Order: sequence, then structure tokens, then C-alpha cells
Amino acid sequence: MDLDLRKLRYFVAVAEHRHFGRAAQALFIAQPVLSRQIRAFEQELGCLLLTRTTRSVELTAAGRQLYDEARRITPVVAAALRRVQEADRGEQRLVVAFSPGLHVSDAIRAFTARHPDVAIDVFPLRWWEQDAPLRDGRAHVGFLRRPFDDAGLRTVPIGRERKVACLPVTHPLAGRPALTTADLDGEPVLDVRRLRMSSLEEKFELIASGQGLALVPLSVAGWYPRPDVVYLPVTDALPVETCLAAPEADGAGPVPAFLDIATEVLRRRDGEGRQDGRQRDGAARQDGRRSGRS
Amino acid sequence: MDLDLRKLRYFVAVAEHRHFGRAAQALFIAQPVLSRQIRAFEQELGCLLLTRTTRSVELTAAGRQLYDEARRITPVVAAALRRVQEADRGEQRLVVAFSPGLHVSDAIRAFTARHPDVAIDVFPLRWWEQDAPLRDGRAHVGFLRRPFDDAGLRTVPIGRERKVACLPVTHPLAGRPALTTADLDGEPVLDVRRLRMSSLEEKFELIASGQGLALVPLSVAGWYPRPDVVYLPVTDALPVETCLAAPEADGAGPVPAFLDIATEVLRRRDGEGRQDGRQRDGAARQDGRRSGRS
DNA sequence: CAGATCCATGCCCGAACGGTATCAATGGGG
DNA sequence: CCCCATTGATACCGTTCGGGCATGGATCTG
Repeated sequence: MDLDLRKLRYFVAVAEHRHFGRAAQALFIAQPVLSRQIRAFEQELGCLLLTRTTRSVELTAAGRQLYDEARRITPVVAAALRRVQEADRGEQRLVVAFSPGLHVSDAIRAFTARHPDVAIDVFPLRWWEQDAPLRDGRAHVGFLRRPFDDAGLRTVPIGRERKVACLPVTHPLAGRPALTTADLDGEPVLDVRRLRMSSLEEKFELIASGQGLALVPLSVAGWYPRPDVVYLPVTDALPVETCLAAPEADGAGPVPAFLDIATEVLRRRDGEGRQDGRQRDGAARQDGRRSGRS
Repeated sequence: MDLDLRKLRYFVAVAEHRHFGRAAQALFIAQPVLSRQIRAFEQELGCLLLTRTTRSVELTAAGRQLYDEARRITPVVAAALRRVQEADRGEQRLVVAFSPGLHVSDAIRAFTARHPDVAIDVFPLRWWEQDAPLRDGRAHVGFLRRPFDDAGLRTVPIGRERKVACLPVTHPLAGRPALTTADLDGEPVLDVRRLRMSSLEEKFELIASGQGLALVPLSVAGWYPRPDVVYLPVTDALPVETCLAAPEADGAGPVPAFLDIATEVLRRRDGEGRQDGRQRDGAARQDGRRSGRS
């Protein structure tokens, strides 16, 4: 039922040595033990990992895959243990997740200035991830874009981003300087959340190939400058709200302090007119026209 | 020595139930077994995970961290096992890594069109990662930027990107339309590879605050539009070469086919004048000036 | 103060792990 | 062509570890 990491380590040794005897020697165990462990491991997994003759040991397809996975998993587990022991020694840690395009460095810098003892990990979210990493413990605080599920989260609005429409250059509307939602009536709008595309780039591919168009936050569009897609502001579209969010349960630890400091920093920045999305309106229009011409 | 995933599962159950008896019931084992396993686990890790009184069970700092880590690790391991068994059933898989800003979707689409049976994972590289994930098995092919270590890799050049200089708006050179390397003599250039900053954003923070300037590939600069940083093309800087790379050892499986198809696709795109970096020269200059004015 | 609740401890059994001795198959050298 | 070295598999054995049951000790409740 559980993957046995000891057996995995044994398997990695055999995979690397391609030789039971030498692998056993490297592992400081006897060779027959290794043979038996590997065989048991294969039985647990339900698939052969090695093709053995008395003269050579080779990996099967499953074995190659397992070997790759092992090299991925091993350092992950080791790092996890290290962090646990750091936590035990009193070191604090905060994982800050952020949606693509949102700026977190101001808040992090302000926080570390006042809490130099707290280690910060940044956790770049995939475009379709929002609140899930906050709920399952992969992150403690998040810079997210609405909509997402508020339940059980403490949220602080930190700004608004204009939406832009992404059209293929060949689209009749592509020459316009700007659009309104009325212009988009009847257009095939690709729903970002329905289609589970593996990356936003795929979505832009769909748009470029004329499969439809999409509304995305301004800063996301800025990340995918393409000659075959035009980005046009939609003047009357409701802006996308960006939020700070953290699980309500995290009342202790560095999370509340981070929320306070980040809110303060972002509010100040907003006051100076430097908030994300508002500042770069003109930029987007330029991007759109420029791409449209090329 | 090895983390015991069974004990980890037991710990998660106790952490979630905050009650040994009910956790044991959920795990279908007897309560004393659970007590002993958790205690042994604590001893292995060398730190207390739970503070128990007879009336309540609470997590220590180390326990909270371990619980977070467990929720991260468990699905990773489960997914790994699933992929191994898929490989055993003959399903092929290819992990495609790419440096920030490089476009992979064209190549992937062309590949999946001809090999619909091969599952593709995309693996976004951190800015400081280059060839390492190819070597340790986290990825099979990569879209990388030079410089990186060629040893043991098969590489195919796929394009060139102009370098742009990143200056604070306050810098005397910020008003120029373009620079030459001579202009940068004596300027404090931040070495991306020396400083192990946790994100490129930090680097841009350093630049914005006047600590120095940097040369980055065009498309990377495009990802960090900031009002306080100016991006200027450096007309005589050597372009950054982008490459396809794969371990030489991967002679079998889908890797060679992917390299062939991707090379063909990118060559064709290059021929049409749509290659990364070259196309977007004008865009960068615009970006730079626009940021400089604001 | 008595009882209920809950985690810890002691003892037992079976399974799993590791070691030594040995077998069987394969490939190279005379 | 045969002999022997090499290598992985098997057999057997002692020890450790996981799990169950019975019970103890501590704490909260009525």
C-alpha cells in the first residue's frame, strides 16, 4: 500500500550499478538480500522493473520511469525532513504563493525587514490554481485573483486589474483600439476554468488558430506577447480583483504578521498610483496595437 | 535513515483527528500500535511532533511543518506510482522543460499530432535552472538558454535572443534609445548566476533600487514590466543562444522523435521570421521607452 | 470522590529484514 | 568443446519490527 522508500533506494542502487553484487556492496548489505528486496518490490508494484540475465541487468520501461521518479522524489523528501527539523529548532517558515503576474517582492521585502528570522519560500501558482494550495498546506499565504472559493480563508483585497480581450490578428475586431462587452456578444469565449489545458500557452494557441477568444487579466496578457494575437482592453468589463488570502486557521505563527505588513505595503503602493493593472493600461493598448500590426 | 511513509500516514491521521483512538480506528489498527509508531517516528526524526495530555493532542511546530510536508509529499508519491504503472502498461511519457519565456507549444503540438500516444508533461524551469533537471531525470528534453553545461547532452540550437540592459529609471543612461557594451563599461553589472536570489523579481528589485544593472534576454525582460526599470537594447551584445537539449543516453523512447520534430518546427518558424527574440526587437525598445517615461 | 475517557506500557505472535551457504545459468578461454 | 569464473536466485536461520490484547496511570466530569 505505501511506497517503501528503503526498497526504492535499493532499486535506485541496482538501476545505477546495473549489477546486483556491486549495488549490494554500495548499500552495505548482502547480495541475496538485495535480490529478494527487489523482487518483493516488483511484486508490490505489480510490474517488472528489471530484465536480468546472469550477465546483465537492464531497466524495463516501468523501471526507467521509476528511476526517474525516484530521482525526483528523493530530494523532495530529504528537503521536507530538513525543514521539519528546522521547524523543531524554532526556525519559522512561510510559503508565499502567487498567481502569475502578481508582484510579491515588495511585500516580502517589507516582511523580511521586520522578521528576518522567518524563511520565505515563494510558490509560483499555475494559472488554474488559486486557493487549493492554501487549503492543502502547500502554501500559507497567497496572492490570488478572483474568482476563487473564499470559504475558510481570510482575504484582503489588494487591487484590481483590467481585463483585456485576446483575439487572433485575423479577427474583424482586431483593428479596434478598444472593445466593450457588447462587441463580444455572440463571440466564442474560451472558458479558462472549464478547459483543463496544461498551460496558458495552449490557450493562446487556440486563440491564434481562430478557435475563439478569451478575456484575461492585463498582466497575464503581458506575459504572452505574440505576433498572432491582439490584446484589446474591454472598457466596460468588471476588473479582476486581486487578493491576499490565508487559511483562517493560521492564527498563530508568521501568517497574521505577513498579512498585516503586506496589506500596509500594498495599500501604500496603491495610494501612489503604482498598483498593478491600473498603471499599465496604456501599455496594454500599445501591446495590442503593436501586435496587431505585425 | 529513510523516511517511513507508513509512519507518515499514521502521523497524518493523528494530526487530523487530534485523537489517537479515533485515528487508529480510521487506520484500522489498534490504538496502542499507533501510540508506539508515533513515538518511534518522533525518535527517528529526533524531535517531538505532538504535545499530548490525556485530554488533548496538539501539534508542535515541527509537527505542523511535517503535516504540511506530508500533504505535499503524499500526492507526489501517488502520482509517481501511477506513472510507473502507466509506463508498465506501455504508455509513454515525455517531460519537456523550458526556460522562462521560451515557447514550447508549437513543438509540443507538432509532436502530439504525430505521436498522440505519448503523454507530455511541461516542466517550467526556474530562472537559475538550466541543464540540471535534464541530468537528474526530472525532465527528458529542455528548451534552454546558453550558457549551460553541454557535457553528456545532445543540443540543437533553435534561435537567438537579443540581450537588453535593465537600468533604474533614475540612471543617467535611461533616456537613451539604445546602448552599446561600451556604455556599460564601469557599470556595476549584477551577475545572475553568482547571486542566488530566490527569484528574478528580487534581481529587478536590486536594479530598481540602484544597486546595479543587468543584462537579460529580451523575453525575460518582457515578463517583468515595471515602471521603475528601463529596458534598453544593447546593440552590440552577443545574442543569447536558445537550445533544445536532451541527455545523450536517451537514445530510445520518444526523445529522439521529439528532437527531430521540434527542430523541424522551429527551423520552419525561424524561416518565416517568427523566431523568438528576433521578431520582438521593436517591442522591447518600446517597452523600455514606455517604462522610462512613466 | 468515583467513573469515564484517553494515551502509554508490557507482553505475545507472526511477518519482514538481513546474513551465510549454496545452486543454476551464462559466457569466455584454453 | 569443455571447464571454470561470474552472477543472480534460492534455502535456511536468527533478529527486528509491526500489530494485537490486556492493563496501567493521568485527567476531566459529575
